[in-house]
Amino acid sequence: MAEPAKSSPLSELRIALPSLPLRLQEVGRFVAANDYDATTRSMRDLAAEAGADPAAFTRLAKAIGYSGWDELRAALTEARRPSQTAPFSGRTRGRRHGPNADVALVIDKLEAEAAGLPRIPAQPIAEAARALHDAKRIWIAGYRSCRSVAELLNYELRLFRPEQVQIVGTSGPDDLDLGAFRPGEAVIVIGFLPYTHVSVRVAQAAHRSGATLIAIADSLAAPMAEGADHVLLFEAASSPGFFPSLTGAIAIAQSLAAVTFSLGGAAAKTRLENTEARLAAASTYVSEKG
Amino acid sequence: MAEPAKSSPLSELRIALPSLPLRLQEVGRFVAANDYDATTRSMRDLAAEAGADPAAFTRLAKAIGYSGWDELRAALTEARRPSQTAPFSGRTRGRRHGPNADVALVIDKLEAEAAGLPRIPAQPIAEAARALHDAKRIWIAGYRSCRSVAELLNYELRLFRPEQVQIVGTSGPDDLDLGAFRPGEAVIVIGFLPYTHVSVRVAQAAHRSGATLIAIADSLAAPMAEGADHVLLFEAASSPGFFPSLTGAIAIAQSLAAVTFSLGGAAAKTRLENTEARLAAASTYVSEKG
DNA sequence: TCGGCCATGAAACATTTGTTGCATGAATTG
DNA sequence: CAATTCATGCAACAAATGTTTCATGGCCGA
Repeated sequence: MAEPAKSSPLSELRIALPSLPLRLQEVGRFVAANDYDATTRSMRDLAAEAGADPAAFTRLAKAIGYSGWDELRAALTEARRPSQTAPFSGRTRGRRHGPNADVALVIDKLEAEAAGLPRIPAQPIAEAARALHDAKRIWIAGYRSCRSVAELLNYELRLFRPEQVQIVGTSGPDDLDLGAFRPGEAVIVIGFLPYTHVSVRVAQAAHRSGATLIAIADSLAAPMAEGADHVLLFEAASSPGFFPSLTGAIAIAQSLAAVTFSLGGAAAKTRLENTEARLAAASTYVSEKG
Repeated sequence: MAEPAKSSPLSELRIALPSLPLRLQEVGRFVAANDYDATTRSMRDLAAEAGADPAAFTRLAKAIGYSGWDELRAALTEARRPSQTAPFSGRTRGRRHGPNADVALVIDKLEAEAAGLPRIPAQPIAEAARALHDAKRIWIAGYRSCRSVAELLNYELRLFRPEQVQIVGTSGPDDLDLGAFRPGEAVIVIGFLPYTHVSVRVAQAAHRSGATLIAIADSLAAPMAEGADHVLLFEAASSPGFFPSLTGAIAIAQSLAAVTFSLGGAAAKTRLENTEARLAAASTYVSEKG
């Protein structure tokens, strides 16, 4: 087996975990989940809380290559030390080559996208949410990379409005749905440059049908924004790299869902709880265990 | 003696400092300057580094109102504990009414998510990208809300590696794919609390098969992170609202794709251009015009 | 200068720490 | 089915921990 990145003791732990005895896995998971306590409290203390034998901690440390718990703890402590001001200030290194160039690219990208988020206008989102709240039915359209945004929106909205939300084109050819738009319904179209033909057609159909059109786009001049009742803008090109950024669109989608849920009040809450209960009953999720 | 603002043990220390004996002031300043070491290392250890007597630490603690060094240390430890629940201001704002409440919710959410992005560790992303670059084949798995992240990643990677990238379970039952993982391939699993059973099963299958496992998750303790060669962390709960935030996961996915593309060099560039040319020829996109 | 006070360091204290040897019982192998 | 390995909890161990006591030495007021 190749030697993977040995960046932190926690990653060593994680890697070795599956091949460990049952009990050691248990305490290993506990350590991973409570690494702050692991650095500050005593082994016996942790053992009591984890419901395990103190010796298990020593054995765990040895099993992943340390001389004992003390050494593991020391490693965890160093990994957590705050003075690190960012373990590697990739930015100051400039555009050098080697592995640092990649790291610098990532840092630049993340910072640029973070800077873009607060620039998103909030008011239109709140207004669009109200429109969604009032809509009898909600259609969502997004193609190519925007499909992921569309599906996230679809997923979150369906958690509390299961029967009224639907992605365009999932139950037949797109054109079938385009004819189904009605006044009183809402159609969300997501897109940015270059714009796909389909998304523009959806937007036009929505506008003609008299449905409320909500466009999530990178520009007011985007073709799907024409005639839209609400336009939610984000910056797709704001970050370095080779693909336009979808982070802003995702943030908008999530805010939109959150506010719409909030407007739904107790009824939405009840429906969300029902959905979650159903998922839990189908044992979709791994049961929580500390 | 009047009881001063007991906001944090460090401020108590600072306030009491001037009225302390000379030596205790010295020790007190040392503790204030090295509070991280104070919580993690032993009293004698600190004394040696500070060039002071171990007893001075006990006396300092008692001088500022604690029963002993142990209690002071416990207070420092708690003060330093990473915020277990997101420190978002929105919660305290309660349910304000009027249209402004919704706008405030959106603003809070966007700001919180923006704050979370720079906290994403960049190094692991760069390392994971290299693993993707070396992989003969790339599988991607994400369920429920994480499906959108999986599909975005799938889409972007396929722009320049069309034949080697594939979402788990799209061409038949999941189990068929689980048996197809091979060493030299990479499997990306995306998930956060609550974790779906399927995603965990995919991760385990990947690990067992000897393929490189890359987990995009909200915690090192996430079940799909066990045995993973690379874990890319984001904060799912960092923002107010009712659903966990996917913004971080999307940002990671995009950075991952960007760096992988960058590693691909000229070959990747050529393939991307081919793909774009093909899409343009099929007139997928609306032609640019002023 | 003397006498009391207190800060200070060194050493002894009881406790708690991480560790290890051992016995038990389950799982695996021949 | 027997032999063996191995995981696991318990208990005893030595080392290290935080605390306390005590002797020392400097400081200030009488």
